[in-house]
Amino acid sequence: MDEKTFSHRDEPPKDEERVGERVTIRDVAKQAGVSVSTASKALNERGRMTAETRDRVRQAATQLGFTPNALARALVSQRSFTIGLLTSDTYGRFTLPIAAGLSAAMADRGVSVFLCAVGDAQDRIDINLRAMQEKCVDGLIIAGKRIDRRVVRDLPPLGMPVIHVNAASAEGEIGFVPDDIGGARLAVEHLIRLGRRRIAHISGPTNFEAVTLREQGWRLALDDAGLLLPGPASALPGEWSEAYGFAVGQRFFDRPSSERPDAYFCGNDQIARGLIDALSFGGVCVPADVAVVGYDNWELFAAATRPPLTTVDMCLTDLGGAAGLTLLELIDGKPVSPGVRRQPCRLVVRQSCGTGSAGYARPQMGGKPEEERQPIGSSTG
Amino acid sequence: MDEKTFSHRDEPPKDEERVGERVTIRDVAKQAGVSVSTASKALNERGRMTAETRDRVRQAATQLGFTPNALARALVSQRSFTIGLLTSDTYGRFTLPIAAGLSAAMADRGVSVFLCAVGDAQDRIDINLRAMQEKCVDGLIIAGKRIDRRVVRDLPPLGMPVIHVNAASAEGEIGFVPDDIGGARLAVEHLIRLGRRRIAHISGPTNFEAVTLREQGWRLALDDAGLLLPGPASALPGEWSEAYGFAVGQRFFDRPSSERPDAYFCGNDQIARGLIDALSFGGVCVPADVAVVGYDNWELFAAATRPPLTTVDMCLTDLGGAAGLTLLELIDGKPVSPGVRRQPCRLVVRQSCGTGSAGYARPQMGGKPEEERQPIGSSTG
DNA sequence: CTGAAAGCGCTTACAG
DNA sequence: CTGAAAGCGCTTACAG
Repeated sequence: MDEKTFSHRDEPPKDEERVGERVTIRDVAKQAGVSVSTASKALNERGRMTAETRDRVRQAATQLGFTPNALARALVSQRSFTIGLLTSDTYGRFTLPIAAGLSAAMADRGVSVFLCAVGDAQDRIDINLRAMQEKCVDGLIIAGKRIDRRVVRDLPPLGMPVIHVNAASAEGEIGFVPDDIGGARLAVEHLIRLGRRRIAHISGPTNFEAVTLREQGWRLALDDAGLLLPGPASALPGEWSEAYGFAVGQRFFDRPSSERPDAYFCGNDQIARGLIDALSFGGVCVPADVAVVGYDNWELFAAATRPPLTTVDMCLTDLGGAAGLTLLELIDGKPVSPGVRRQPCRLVVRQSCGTGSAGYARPQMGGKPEEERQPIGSSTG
Repeated sequence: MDEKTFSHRDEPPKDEERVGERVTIRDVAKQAGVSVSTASKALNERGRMTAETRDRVRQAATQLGFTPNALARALVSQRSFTIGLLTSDTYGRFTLPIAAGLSAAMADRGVSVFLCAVGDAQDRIDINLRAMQEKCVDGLIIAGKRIDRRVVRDLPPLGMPVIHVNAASAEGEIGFVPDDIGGARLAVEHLIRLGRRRIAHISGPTNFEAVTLREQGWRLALDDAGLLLPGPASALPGEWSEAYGFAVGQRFFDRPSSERPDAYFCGNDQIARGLIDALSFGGVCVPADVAVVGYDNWELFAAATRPPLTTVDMCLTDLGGAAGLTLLELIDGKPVSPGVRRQPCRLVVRQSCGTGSAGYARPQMGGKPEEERQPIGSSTG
């Protein structure tokens, strides 16, 4: 089990150096011939000392394979370098990108993150909240599935900074959510740039704030371009499903040709897919006849659509990272103003809008770069 | 920020009880009028003492809102009640169910789990492995995307128990993976029970062990029923994509009617979906003419398929929970034999196989063939 | 039954 | 520049 180097191991092991036991700073100090406090300072770049001494300690540490005990350090420094991620999304559509971004940003700074998948059960929430307190996390990220719902209804005073991500936050709290208005604008402006003029919008249920915001973005972009059609009828809120997109696509043919949209901005990728299926089935060519933009950049849908879907990516990974960084500032006592931050989305251009004349293509257009092209959904292996 | 109760707060706060500071066991002891060691024992149900004393301590603890400091406890008990989850799957298809199951099972036992999303970058792996050691986790779960790939190629001696989940493990290690052979049998036996006789198999690339195993299960089930067709041609390995399923579905019509399968067992849900689309598009009715079973129970696909897909669920949540429990045993020093455990899958019956004669129907099964006879696009959801 | 002491592995003033 | 001492918040033998 142990494959420690055999060099420098001539003397019989003293009690502090018992084989299999973890090597502590005492071992390092002894090996380097200094006191424990000096060893500590040397290892932590603190205080002044001879370069020679510092080096000797460092050498001893690597030689012995010293790993500092973060628990002990946390106990004295009152800082555990851990944070908690409490998420209600056990399915993972939103949480995993957020968690991955958070985890990566934190790992670089020596901070580890506890995952608490609580779903919606209040007792799970309580248990995990308590665990986080016992474990002395420095702060907490609370992540949800909807920007208009709180994950924890009555958050008790935790005595630590908290940031809400992709979820609702109350007055005085700090929240990070995707900028839905901006994301929608990205999509619609892209369509306009490509020469589309009759741009319809299909989306999910209106009781989602995201639906309202994306519709606003759509409207604003159209208005800016002087393309806003009269009447509210052109926005079609419905369901988040493929079936709904399909149904709308079928209704496309009920309208006289002159009234048919030449583009659709969809509230999510599933709707876009259903829509494209219906249009294609009806003999309409996407993107030649009708352009389609989705929302979410859910690879699985976006890449499987024929043609591959141009769609808005909410950059949830960045969102997680940004939230984590701000949490760190809070932990460091830096002043951070409350309120919700709407983080920018980005448009991923594939082929469902054609190229038009804008020359908007990116190198990776029509697909993600190789590295990201994983065997998604490849059921295990 | 602090909303401590105001009762029992008459005396001016002593230095150990400064407002805003966390209350420690010393505070509890003082409040209860006992020593710290007695307080500790009372709170931990250890040693013998008057019920009266124990109660007094407990009361003081709740009154003061005492939360034990797990860091301090870990330092002395050499047990942190934390484990690490290192996962290469940043997309989340497999990790999140596993993580959720693990997290839930551990939370019930006071164990918290660190999430380390490392992707495939070796430096991320190293950083996170080191962080887990510094944080003194009691054990590590390493989760992957494929049962035939190691997540960490050369795992250094960590000095802590490790369990591999949904990933390859080496001789002498412990692994938890879904039972692919069993899962396949579940699917095929279901089809047989429903009266299907010519059951084809479509799956992903043959360099996936999962593909090989599922094919084995398919073959075994057929053989048991005396339905094994001669020649290896009836297994069609290809890609994990919808496009591949669609392509196979199209080839269905190239064969003479007498040679056409009356059922397909698909290696994943995406293939199944593509297949169903192609069959429906060609006028074949699913399940009346051809039954289809998928694999993964990826809700998004399984529920969106027309008709909703009967599919194999790998029970990844259970897998995560089971792995965690075994890790706990390892941590407790209990003997656990090495090797890989293949955990059972379960069949989720929806409507893509019809009811047949086996009386296997559930209330929502058995849609009218007419309703199900829909063009390709209707396979939205 | 209860408490004083030592110690988990570190860091941090404070002396020398 | 270096080290002895105290202490972070707890638990665990060991005395009383």
